[in-house]
Amino acid sequence: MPRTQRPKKNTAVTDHEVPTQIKNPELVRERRRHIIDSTVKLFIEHGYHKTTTRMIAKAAQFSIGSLYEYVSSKEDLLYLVCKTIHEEVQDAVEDAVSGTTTEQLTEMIRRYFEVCDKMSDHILLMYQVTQFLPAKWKKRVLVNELNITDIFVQSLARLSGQDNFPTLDPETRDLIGHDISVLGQMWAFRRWHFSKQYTLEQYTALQIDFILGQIFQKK
Amino acid sequence: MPRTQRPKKNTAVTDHEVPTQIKNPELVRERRRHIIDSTVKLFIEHGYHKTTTRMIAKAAQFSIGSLYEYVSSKEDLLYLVCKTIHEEVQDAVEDAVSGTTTEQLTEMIRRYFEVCDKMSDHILLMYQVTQFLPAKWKKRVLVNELNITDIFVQSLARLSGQDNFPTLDPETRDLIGHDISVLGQMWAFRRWHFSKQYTLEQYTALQIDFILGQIFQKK
DNA sequence: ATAAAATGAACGAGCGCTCGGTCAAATTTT
DNA sequence: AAAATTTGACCGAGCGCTCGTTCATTTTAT
Repeated sequence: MPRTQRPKKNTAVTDHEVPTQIKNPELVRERRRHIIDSTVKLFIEHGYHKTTTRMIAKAAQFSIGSLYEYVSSKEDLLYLVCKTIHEEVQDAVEDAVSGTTTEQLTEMIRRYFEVCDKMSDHILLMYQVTQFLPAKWKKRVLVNELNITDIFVQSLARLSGQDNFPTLDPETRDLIGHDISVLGQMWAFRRWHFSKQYTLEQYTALQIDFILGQIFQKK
Repeated sequence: MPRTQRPKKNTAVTDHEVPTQIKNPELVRERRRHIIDSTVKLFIEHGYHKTTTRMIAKAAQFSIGSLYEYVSSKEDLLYLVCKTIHEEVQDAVEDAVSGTTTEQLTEMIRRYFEVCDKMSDHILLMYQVTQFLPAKWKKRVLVNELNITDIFVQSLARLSGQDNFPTLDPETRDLIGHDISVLGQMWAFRRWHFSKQYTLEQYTALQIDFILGQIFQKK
């Protein structure tokens, strides 16, 4: 990174889970975002192991030395990448949660499937890469995964028993939540095969049918 | 491998995709099976990258040199591992395919889910590891994955329109096949969470309900 | 005696990461 | 306001080490 004016100090909250040598927290946030962006691209293209720290530094226009001022290991970086991806998915789905009608459930699923489509590479990456995280962070990533599923589960809980929506016991809500989660990811994994037969919209419509079938057969 | 009697020559068919220095094909088959067994265990425990060829040699009781007589690279070995796992899953499911009644479809699903449970670690491994295969073999592994799905699709095709079984168009059969496939694997991926709430049997029963719902709502 | 198979020391490319040092900007002193 | 000092982001050669692979040699089988 070319030497730039040092930005004014600022009280921006920095990710304290991952240590850094740099004092200015604003700078850390900004540069890390940049580093993570570059890293995601490289990880998707080459995988975690074939991506060297030098490649990352180069792509982000840093010297390796500087890179290690912002991040204390390659594993740290991996964790930041995973976290960022999850946040992205979560945000995209979460702001589609609002209503308590069946239409809004299907809208949410539609949104989620769209995200799975747009972020196919990222979802694949997550599956491939979680294993390389140190135990402590692996756990956290798995919890994040559950949180996303939980958005659906919560939504089902809110709908359950309302209007003409069947009453679902917690276990069933949980299962359906996971089914939604995984059927979305399935599109990411097998898009290369599905897209021969369906568009994303058709796929989504069919799976929504099935999920609603699952719900309403319980009546 | 400790020096042992060399088995008599034999016309056993050897995997010619993966080259070897050893002349005796019988010996190759036998030793490779042994190497693969050891390797699978190590890959599951440590992952592909943290498992060194030396560890593999040691576990299989070979010298590092001998290992390379039977296998020409670590990647080769990985391919053999993937292939073996797929064969195992396929065999287990395939011999449950015979009938043309709904009961036999559910029996097949039950069998498949059982395999997914028993082979959870293997299924996880496959997902993590496919990426490291050279392109040529990656493709072959993906095709194998489709073949397993296809067992279900074929079975649905046979049932379609029979007795009180609804007529399903090819696209729907394909989709349901994939759903079965993936919902089984989901148990492998999220067993650590599900098993708090369900036994495998309960999980299976619920998902079979779901899948049959999917089928019969089409009537 | 000859071929086949087994051996393991040696190789060297490549990796993550460190650390002594540089220099522009900010701060303090005069 | 000019000079002196301090700060901290930035740099990159190089260290220490790992790991997949090779091959000259030895051992075993025919």
